Amino acid sequence: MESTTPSPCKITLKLRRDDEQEQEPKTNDDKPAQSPSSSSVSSPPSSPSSSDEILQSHLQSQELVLYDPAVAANAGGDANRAATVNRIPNLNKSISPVSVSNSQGPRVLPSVGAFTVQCANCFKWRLIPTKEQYEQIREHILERPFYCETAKEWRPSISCDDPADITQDGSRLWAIDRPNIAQPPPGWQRLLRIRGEGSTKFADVYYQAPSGKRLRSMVEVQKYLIEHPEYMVDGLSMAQFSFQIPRPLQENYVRKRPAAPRLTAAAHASRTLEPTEANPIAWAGPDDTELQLGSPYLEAHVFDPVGRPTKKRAKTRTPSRVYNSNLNISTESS
DNA sequence: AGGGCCGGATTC
DNA sequence: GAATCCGGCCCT
Repeated sequence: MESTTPSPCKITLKLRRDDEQEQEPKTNDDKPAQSPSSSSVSSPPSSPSSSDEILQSHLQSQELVLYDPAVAANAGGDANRAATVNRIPNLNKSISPVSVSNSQGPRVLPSVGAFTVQCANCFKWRLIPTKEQYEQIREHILERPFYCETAKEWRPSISCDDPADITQDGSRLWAIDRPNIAQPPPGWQRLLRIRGEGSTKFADVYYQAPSGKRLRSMVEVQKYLIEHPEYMVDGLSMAQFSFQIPRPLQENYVRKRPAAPRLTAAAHASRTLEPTEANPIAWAGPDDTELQLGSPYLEAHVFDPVGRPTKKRAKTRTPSRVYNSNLNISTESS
Protein backbone atom coordinates (compact mmCIF):
# COMPACT_ATOMS: atom_id res chain seq x y z
CA MET A 1 0.00 0.00 0.00
CA GLU A 2 1.27 3.36 -0.86
CA SER A 3 1.91 6.22 1.42
CA THR A 4 -0.85 8.69 1.94
CA THR A 5 1.27 11.76 1.65
CA PRO A 6 1.66 13.35 -1.71
CA SER A 7 5.14 13.61 -3.04
CA PRO A 8 5.69 16.85 -4.85
CA CYS A 9 9.29 15.96 -5.39
CA LYS A 10 10.95 16.79 -8.58
CA ILE A 11 14.40 16.18 -9.78
CA THR A 12 16.18 18.37 -12.19
CA LEU A 13 19.11 18.09 -14.45
CA LYS A 14 21.02 21.05 -15.55
CA LEU A 15 22.21 20.70 -19.04
CA ARG A 16 24.87 22.68 -20.69
CA ARG A 17 26.69 22.90 -23.91
CA ASP A 18 29.59 20.62 -24.25
CA ASP A 19 32.04 23.09 -25.50
CA GLU A 20 31.00 26.08 -23.56
CA GLN A 21 31.49 26.84 -19.97
CA GLU A 22 28.67 28.39 -18.21
CA GLN A 23 29.51 31.66 -16.69
CA GLU A 24 26.86 33.72 -15.20
CA PRO A 25 27.24 36.58 -12.84
CA LYS A 26 25.15 34.97 -10.25
CA THR A 27 22.89 32.11 -9.70
CA ASN A 28 20.87 32.67 -6.63
CA ASP A 29 17.70 34.16 -7.80
CA ASP A 30 15.69 32.49 -5.19
CA LYS A 31 12.14 32.37 -6.15
CA PRO A 32 9.66 33.07 -3.43
CA ALA A 33 8.02 29.76 -3.68
CA GLN A 34 7.93 29.06 -0.03
CA SER A 35 10.71 31.05 1.43
CA PRO A 36 10.15 34.75 1.15
CA SER A 37 12.95 35.39 3.54
CA SER A 38 16.64 34.77 3.19
CA SER A 39 16.57 34.94 -0.51
CA SER A 40 20.12 36.06 -0.86
CA VAL A 41 23.06 33.83 -0.59
CA SER A 42 25.09 34.13 2.53
CA SER A 43 28.74 34.96 2.51
CA PRO A 44 30.51 32.34 0.50
CA PRO A 45 33.25 30.35 2.13
CA SER A 46 36.78 31.30 1.37
CA SER A 47 38.13 27.84 0.89
CA PRO A 48 36.08 24.84 -0.11
CA SER A 49 36.87 22.32 2.50
CA SER A 50 33.57 20.60 2.88
CA SER A 51 31.38 19.03 0.32
CA ASP A 52 28.81 21.65 1.02
CA GLU A 53 31.24 24.37 0.23
CA ILE A 54 32.34 22.61 -2.88
CA LEU A 55 28.83 22.59 -4.07
CA GLN A 56 28.52 26.22 -3.23
CA SER A 57 31.64 27.09 -5.13
CA HIS A 58 30.35 25.22 -8.08
CA LEU A 59 27.17 27.10 -7.84
CA GLN A 60 28.91 30.40 -7.82
CA SER A 61 30.41 29.68 -11.17
CA GLN A 62 27.39 27.91 -12.53
CA GLU A 63 29.58 24.95 -13.13
CA LEU A 64 28.08 22.57 -10.74
CA VAL A 65 28.59 19.39 -12.59
CA LEU A 66 27.20 16.14 -11.50
CA TYR A 67 27.92 13.94 -14.36
CA ASP A 68 30.83 14.99 -16.38
CA PRO A 69 33.53 12.38 -16.81
CA ALA A 70 36.18 14.94 -17.52
CA VAL A 71 35.38 17.07 -14.54
CA ALA A 72 35.00 14.07 -12.36
CA ALA A 73 38.45 12.95 -13.33
CA ASN A 74 39.86 16.34 -12.57
CA ALA A 75 38.05 17.00 -9.38
CA GLY A 76 38.64 13.43 -8.36
CA GLY A 77 38.89 13.56 -4.63
CA ASP A 78 36.62 16.48 -4.17
CA ALA A 79 33.95 14.97 -6.27
CA ASN A 80 34.15 11.79 -4.32
CA ARG A 81 33.86 13.63 -1.11
CA ALA A 82 30.83 15.39 -2.31
CA ALA A 83 29.41 12.13 -3.42
CA THR A 84 29.39 10.11 -0.31
CA VAL A 85 27.08 7.37 -1.22
CA ASN A 86 26.73 4.01 0.29
CA ARG A 87 25.18 2.22 -2.58
CA ILE A 88 26.27 0.61 -5.77
CA PRO A 89 29.88 0.84 -4.82
CA ASN A 90 30.89 -1.24 -7.75
CA LEU A 91 29.17 0.86 -10.29
CA ASN A 92 32.03 3.18 -10.89
CA LYS A 93 33.15 2.11 -14.27
CA SER A 94 35.63 3.80 -16.44
CA ILE A 95 33.93 4.16 -19.71
CA SER A 96 35.04 6.35 -22.48
CA PRO A 97 33.63 9.78 -21.93
CA VAL A 98 30.65 10.70 -23.92
CA SER A 99 31.64 14.27 -24.32
CA VAL A 100 32.18 15.22 -27.89
CA SER A 101 35.37 16.79 -29.01
CA ASN A 102 34.91 20.48 -29.12
CA SER A 103 38.01 21.57 -30.92
CA GLN A 104 36.26 23.21 -33.80
CA GLY A 105 33.10 21.37 -34.41
CA PRO A 106 30.19 23.55 -35.35
CA ARG A 107 27.87 21.11 -33.76
CA VAL A 108 26.91 22.24 -30.35
CA LEU A 109 24.60 20.14 -28.37
CA PRO A 110 23.42 20.57 -24.86
CA SER A 111 24.36 18.06 -22.28
CA VAL A 112 23.54 17.36 -18.72
CA GLY A 113 25.49 19.63 -16.48
CA ALA A 114 23.87 19.07 -13.15
CA PHE A 115 21.19 17.17 -11.37
CA THR A 116 18.85 18.66 -8.87
CA VAL A 117 15.90 17.52 -6.91
CA GLN A 118 13.14 19.41 -5.27
CA CYS A 119 12.51 19.08 -1.60
CA ALA A 120 9.06 17.82 -0.86
CA ASN A 121 8.93 19.97 2.21
CA CYS A 122 10.31 23.38 1.30
CA PHE A 123 10.13 22.96 -2.48
CA LYS A 124 13.60 24.24 -2.96
CA TRP A 125 15.90 22.76 -5.52
CA ARG A 126 18.87 20.83 -4.31
CA LEU A 127 21.77 19.80 -6.42
CA ILE A 128 22.63 16.17 -6.63
CA PRO A 129 26.33 15.52 -6.62
CA THR A 130 26.48 12.58 -8.95
CA LYS A 131 24.54 11.00 -11.68
CA GLU A 132 24.41 7.81 -9.69
CA GLN A 133 22.80 9.53 -6.78
CA TYR A 134 20.40 11.18 -9.10
CA GLU A 135 19.45 7.83 -10.51
CA GLN A 136 19.01 6.42 -7.06
CA ILE A 137 16.70 9.19 -6.04
CA ARG A 138 14.83 9.03 -9.25
CA GLU A 139 14.29 5.33 -8.95
CA HIS A 140 12.31 5.72 -5.77
CA ILE A 141 11.13 9.27 -6.00
CA LEU A 142 7.51 8.31 -5.79
CA GLU A 143 7.72 6.04 -2.80
CA ARG A 144 10.55 7.93 -1.25
CA PRO A 145 10.16 11.67 -1.68
CA PHE A 146 13.22 13.79 -1.44
CA TYR A 147 13.79 16.14 1.43
CA CYS A 148 16.59 18.45 2.29
CA GLU A 149 17.18 16.07 5.10
CA THR A 150 18.13 13.49 2.56
CA ALA A 151 20.76 15.80 1.16
CA LYS A 152 22.53 15.72 4.48
CA GLU A 153 23.93 12.47 3.33
CA TRP A 154 26.38 14.42 1.25
CA ARG A 155 25.83 17.90 2.64
CA PRO A 156 25.69 17.61 6.40
CA SER A 157 24.91 21.26 6.91
CA ILE A 158 22.05 21.53 4.47
CA SER A 159 18.55 22.17 5.62
CA CYS A 160 15.33 23.65 4.41
CA ASP A 161 16.42 26.95 5.86
CA ASP A 162 19.12 27.32 3.27
CA PRO A 163 18.31 29.08 0.05
CA ALA A 164 17.67 27.06 -3.00
CA ASP A 165 20.67 25.74 -4.83
CA ILE A 166 19.28 26.66 -8.15
CA THR A 167 16.24 28.29 -9.59
CA GLN A 168 14.76 28.49 -12.98
CA ASP A 169 15.78 31.29 -15.20
CA GLY A 170 15.73 31.94 -18.89
CA SER A 171 19.24 30.79 -19.52
CA ARG A 172 18.45 27.14 -19.35
CA LEU A 173 16.01 24.78 -20.73
CA TRP A 174 14.17 22.77 -18.16
CA ALA A 175 12.91 19.38 -18.94
CA ILE A 176 10.80 17.01 -17.01
CA ASP A 177 12.23 13.63 -16.46
CA ARG A 178 10.29 10.54 -15.70
CA PRO A 179 10.26 9.25 -12.15
CA ASN A 180 10.94 5.76 -10.98
CA ILE A 181 13.31 4.77 -13.68
CA ALA A 182 15.34 1.85 -12.53
CA GLN A 183 19.03 2.28 -12.10
CA PRO A 184 21.06 0.65 -14.81
CA PRO A 185 22.55 -2.70 -13.97
CA PRO A 186 26.02 -2.67 -12.46
CA GLY A 187 28.53 -1.97 -15.14
CA TRP A 188 25.99 -0.40 -17.42
CA GLN A 189 25.61 3.26 -18.15
CA ARG A 190 22.47 5.07 -19.03
CA LEU A 191 23.30 7.92 -21.34
CA LEU A 192 21.06 10.80 -22.15
CA ARG A 193 21.75 12.80 -25.23
CA ILE A 194 19.86 16.00 -25.77
CA ARG A 195 18.97 16.80 -29.30
CA GLY A 196 19.24 20.18 -30.85
CA GLU A 197 16.36 22.54 -30.87
CA GLY A 198 13.82 21.97 -33.56
CA SER A 199 14.33 18.28 -33.73
CA THR A 200 11.43 15.94 -33.75
CA LYS A 201 12.49 14.49 -30.44
CA PHE A 202 13.96 16.06 -27.40
CA ALA A 203 16.56 13.51 -26.53
CA ASP A 204 17.80 9.99 -26.93
CA VAL A 205 18.63 7.44 -24.31
CA TYR A 206 21.41 4.94 -24.77
CA TYR A 207 22.56 2.12 -22.62
CA GLN A 208 26.20 1.38 -22.69
CA ALA A 209 27.08 -2.19 -21.92
CA PRO A 210 30.13 -3.05 -19.83
CA SER A 211 31.85 -3.84 -23.07
CA GLY A 212 31.28 -0.34 -24.32
CA LYS A 213 28.64 -1.30 -26.81
CA ARG A 214 25.82 1.17 -27.00
CA LEU A 215 22.28 0.03 -27.34
CA ARG A 216 19.55 2.41 -28.35
CA SER A 217 16.40 0.42 -27.87
CA MET A 218 14.93 -2.41 -25.88
CA VAL A 219 15.21 -4.59 -28.92
CA GLU A 220 18.89 -3.95 -29.21
CA VAL A 221 19.40 -4.61 -25.53
CA GLN A 222 17.64 -7.90 -25.79
CA LYS A 223 19.57 -8.91 -28.83
CA TYR A 224 22.79 -7.94 -27.19
CA LEU A 225 22.05 -9.91 -24.07
CA ILE A 226 21.14 -12.95 -26.06
CA GLU A 227 24.30 -12.70 -28.08
CA HIS A 228 26.36 -12.00 -24.99
CA PRO A 229 25.01 -14.20 -22.24
CA GLU A 230 28.02 -13.37 -20.12
CA TYR A 231 26.27 -10.13 -19.27
CA MET A 232 23.12 -11.89 -18.29
CA VAL A 233 24.07 -11.96 -14.70
CA ASP A 234 21.67 -13.22 -12.14
CA GLY A 235 19.06 -10.67 -11.29
CA LEU A 236 19.41 -8.76 -14.49
CA SER A 237 16.12 -8.07 -16.12
CA MET A 238 14.73 -5.88 -18.79
CA ALA A 239 12.97 -3.90 -16.12
CA GLN A 240 16.30 -2.32 -15.38
CA PHE A 241 16.27 -0.62 -18.73
CA SER A 242 14.16 2.32 -19.64
CA PHE A 243 14.40 4.45 -22.72
CA GLN A 244 12.07 7.07 -21.41
CA ILE A 245 13.34 10.49 -22.24
CA PRO A 246 12.67 13.69 -20.33
CA ARG A 247 10.38 16.28 -21.74
CA PRO A 248 11.35 19.88 -22.22
CA LEU A 249 9.42 22.39 -20.24
CA GLN A 250 9.51 24.69 -23.23
CA GLU A 251 7.20 23.11 -25.66
CA ASN A 252 8.68 24.98 -28.56
CA TYR A 253 11.98 23.26 -28.17
CA VAL A 254 10.77 20.20 -29.97
CA ARG A 255 9.27 20.50 -33.34
CA LYS A 256 5.60 19.97 -33.20
CA ARG A 257 4.16 17.32 -35.30
CA PRO A 258 1.76 18.60 -37.91
CA ALA A 259 -1.66 18.41 -36.43
CA ALA A 260 -3.85 15.83 -37.99
CA PRO A 261 -6.35 17.57 -40.18
CA ARG A 262 -9.79 17.20 -38.81
CA LEU A 263 -12.29 17.89 -41.48
CA THR A 264 -15.27 16.96 -39.46
CA ALA A 265 -16.45 20.50 -39.21
CA ALA A 266 -16.53 23.23 -41.79
CA ALA A 267 -15.41 25.69 -39.22
CA HIS A 268 -12.14 23.86 -38.86
CA ALA A 269 -11.65 23.92 -42.57
CA SER A 270 -11.29 27.67 -42.54
CA ARG A 271 -8.60 27.51 -39.95
CA THR A 272 -5.10 28.25 -41.07
CA LEU A 273 -1.78 27.63 -39.54
CA GLU A 274 -0.30 30.53 -37.72
CA PRO A 275 3.26 31.54 -38.39
CA THR A 276 3.90 31.69 -34.70
CA GLU A 277 4.04 27.97 -34.63
CA ALA A 278 7.21 28.08 -36.61
CA ASN A 279 8.72 30.74 -34.46
CA PRO A 280 12.36 29.90 -33.92
CA ILE A 281 13.92 30.18 -30.51
CA ALA A 282 10.63 31.29 -29.18
CA TRP A 283 11.17 29.61 -25.88
CA ALA A 284 14.16 31.76 -25.11
CA GLY A 285 11.84 34.16 -23.43
CA PRO A 286 12.17 34.66 -19.70
CA ASP A 287 8.69 33.55 -19.05
CA ASP A 288 9.76 30.09 -18.11
CA THR A 289 10.39 31.04 -14.56
CA GLU A 290 7.14 29.55 -13.55
CA LEU A 291 7.54 26.12 -12.22
CA GLN A 292 4.59 23.92 -11.69
CA LEU A 293 4.53 21.32 -9.04
CA GLY A 294 2.11 18.55 -8.70
CA SER A 295 3.81 15.54 -10.04
CA PRO A 296 6.94 13.96 -8.79
CA TYR A 297 8.79 14.39 -11.98
CA LEU A 298 12.33 15.12 -12.69
CA GLU A 299 13.55 18.07 -14.54
CA ALA A 300 16.53 19.09 -16.54
CA HIS A 301 18.02 22.39 -17.49
CA VAL A 302 19.49 22.79 -20.86
CA PHE A 303 21.37 25.46 -22.56
CA ASP A 304 20.01 26.46 -25.86
CA PRO A 305 22.53 24.96 -28.21
CA VAL A 306 22.08 26.82 -31.41
CA GLY A 307 19.61 27.11 -34.19
CA ARG A 308 20.95 24.16 -36.01
CA PRO A 309 19.63 24.03 -39.52
CA THR A 310 17.23 21.24 -39.80
CA LYS A 311 18.35 18.73 -42.25
CA LYS A 312 15.53 17.41 -44.23
CA ARG A 313 15.80 14.51 -46.44
CA ALA A 314 13.19 12.35 -47.95
CA LYS A 315 13.73 8.82 -47.02
CA THR A 316 12.43 5.53 -48.10
CA ARG A 317 11.73 2.72 -45.83
CA THR A 318 11.60 -0.96 -46.40
CA PRO A 319 8.25 -2.17 -45.24
CA SER A 320 9.51 -5.62 -44.59
CA ARG A 321 10.75 -4.87 -41.16
CA VAL A 322 9.37 -7.01 -38.44
CA TYR A 323 10.44 -7.14 -34.86
CA ASN A 324 9.38 -9.59 -32.33
CA SER A 325 8.35 -7.81 -29.22
CA ASN A 326 7.66 -11.01 -27.45
CA LEU A 327 11.25 -11.79 -26.89
CA ASN A 328 11.93 -12.24 -23.27
CA ILE A 329 15.16 -12.58 -21.53
CA SER A 330 15.82 -15.83 -19.87
CA THR A 331 18.92 -17.17 -18.26
CA GLU A 332 18.96 -20.17 -20.44
CA SER A 333 22.31 -20.85 -21.98
CA SER A 334 22.52 -21.80 -25.61
C1' DA B 1 -1.01 11.76 -30.35
C1' DG B 2 3.00 10.06 -28.41
C1' DG B 3 6.79 7.13 -28.30
C1' DG B 4 9.78 3.12 -29.87
C1' DC B 5 12.70 2.12 -33.15
C1' DC B 6 16.12 2.27 -36.73
C1' DG B 7 17.97 3.94 -41.39
C1' DG B 8 20.81 6.99 -43.08
C1' DA B 9 22.82 11.60 -43.23
C1' DT B 10 26.33 14.03 -40.94
C1' DT B 11 30.37 14.71 -38.42
C1' DC B 12 34.73 13.28 -36.53
C1' DG C 1 35.52 3.96 -41.35
C1' DA C 2 33.37 4.79 -36.96
C1' DA C 3 30.59 7.37 -34.03
C1' DT C 4 26.99 10.46 -33.55
C1' DC C 5 22.79 12.74 -34.55
C1' DC C 6 18.37 13.44 -36.65
C1' DG C 7 14.12 12.30 -39.31
C1' DG C 8 10.24 10.02 -39.53
C1' DC C 9 7.87 5.49 -40.12
C1' DC C 10 4.92 2.78 -37.63
C1' DC C 11 2.99 0.75 -33.61
C1' DT C 12 0.34 1.45 -29.38
